Amino acid sequence: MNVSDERRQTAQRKSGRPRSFDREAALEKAMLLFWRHGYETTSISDLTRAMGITAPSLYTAFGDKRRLFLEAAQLYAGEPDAENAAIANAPTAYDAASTILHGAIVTFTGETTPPGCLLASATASGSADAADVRAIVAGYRQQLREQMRARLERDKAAGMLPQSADAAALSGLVLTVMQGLSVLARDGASPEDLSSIVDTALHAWPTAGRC
Amino acid sequence: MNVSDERRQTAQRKSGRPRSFDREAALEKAMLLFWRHGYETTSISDLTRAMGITAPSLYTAFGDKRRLFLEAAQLYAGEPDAENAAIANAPTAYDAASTILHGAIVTFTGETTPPGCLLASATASGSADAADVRAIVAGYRQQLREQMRARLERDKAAGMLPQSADAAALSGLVLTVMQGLSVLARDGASPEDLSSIVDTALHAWPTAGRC
DNA sequence: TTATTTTCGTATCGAACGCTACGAAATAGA
DNA sequence: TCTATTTCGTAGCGTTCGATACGAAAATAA
Repeated sequence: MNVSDERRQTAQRKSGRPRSFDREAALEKAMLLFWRHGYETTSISDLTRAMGITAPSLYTAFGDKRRLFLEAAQLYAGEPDAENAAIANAPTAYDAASTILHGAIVTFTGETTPPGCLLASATASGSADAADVRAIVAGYRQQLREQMRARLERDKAAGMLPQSADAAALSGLVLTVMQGLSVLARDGASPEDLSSIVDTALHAWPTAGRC
Repeated sequence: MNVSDERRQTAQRKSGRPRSFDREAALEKAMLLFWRHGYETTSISDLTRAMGITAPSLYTAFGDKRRLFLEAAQLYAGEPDAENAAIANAPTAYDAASTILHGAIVTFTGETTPPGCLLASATASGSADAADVRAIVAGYRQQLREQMRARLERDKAAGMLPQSADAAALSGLVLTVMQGLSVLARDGASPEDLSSIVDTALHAWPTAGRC
């Protein structure tokens, strides 16, 4: 919906004074600020300062703070089809989980981006009137877990995993570890530390008859 | 230090108008509010309303918002010695990890308390001037991990774990899963769901020669 | 050119923020 | 009783919050 909103905004423009700033660049600045400081603890004046625009420009271009955050979250999460394809196209569910978790470490400890996960940090706390934002963010997580669960069921049906494998628990474990990694990353853990944790966690993966 | 502060406050009192509210009960109300809404997103007026006292009473009894939160966090975390003893006195490090994680599920999904972990939720986001509060909360986590790591080293030395076991990674996994459980609990996951995730995670535990 | 449309910067709006000055009220000690 | 001490409730401090009203500026369309 945000995408179509922007399309409409950039395609429908036929007259009027042109925008004097790069909308995408400003959105990325906003995303980085939300990533570092969270949703409610990032103020409009913080945003306008970082984005290099005034408050009225922000409201004209992005609606309000809530819609700006949702658009920033979408920019952070990327095209959902991309992640889904990565899970679906991996050789095994194990490879998908390993790729996702090690990729998360890279994202969470990147030197040019804030530590941790935007989706985990931005809405962990929040007042009552931000509950809908929290719910939308939780939906991103739910979507990842469901994709992983479906992939696990597929592997079970294909005999690549024992029938005793618990797809719901394993997909939950991947999500749990990923969110936990965000906390440790924000606490300052090194990528090497986090990588050894992920490798250990993946030992919980069932194998098709090793033991 | 908070404890000694309170001792001094309650023991040194020799004259003056007596306090008209229960300090411990008010602190517990504050803790529950920080637990649910986080540190910065809980306002003084939220606190005074829930605690049933006025702002000047709050400041007289607890100092300021930061010190009130730190005291609430200490009430939440409990006596650190208790957790340390639980880890040290468990039959094995595995039992300690299992007890901690399943106990965390009970805490994170209790029906009379907010979902998730106060320490995970309260400071996941935050502005720059709350960095010291975040650092103190991170210290709670670091302490748990270090206790777990020490216990794992002890078990390795006693031959209860293979020498190949990575104590740092395993202790990190316990902490990672625990923090991840908090996120899923806040998203509304059931204790049964979380329990199956923990049981799966514990499959990553090394054994003294099963394979 | 003239009219229309959109964004621009300036200057705020009312509300909520963390926090406190101040005098009345309630206790203990002299 | 009188004084010292502490907490009480009222009222409000200065600041920041998210969000806008308004007229000038800059583009297109007629």
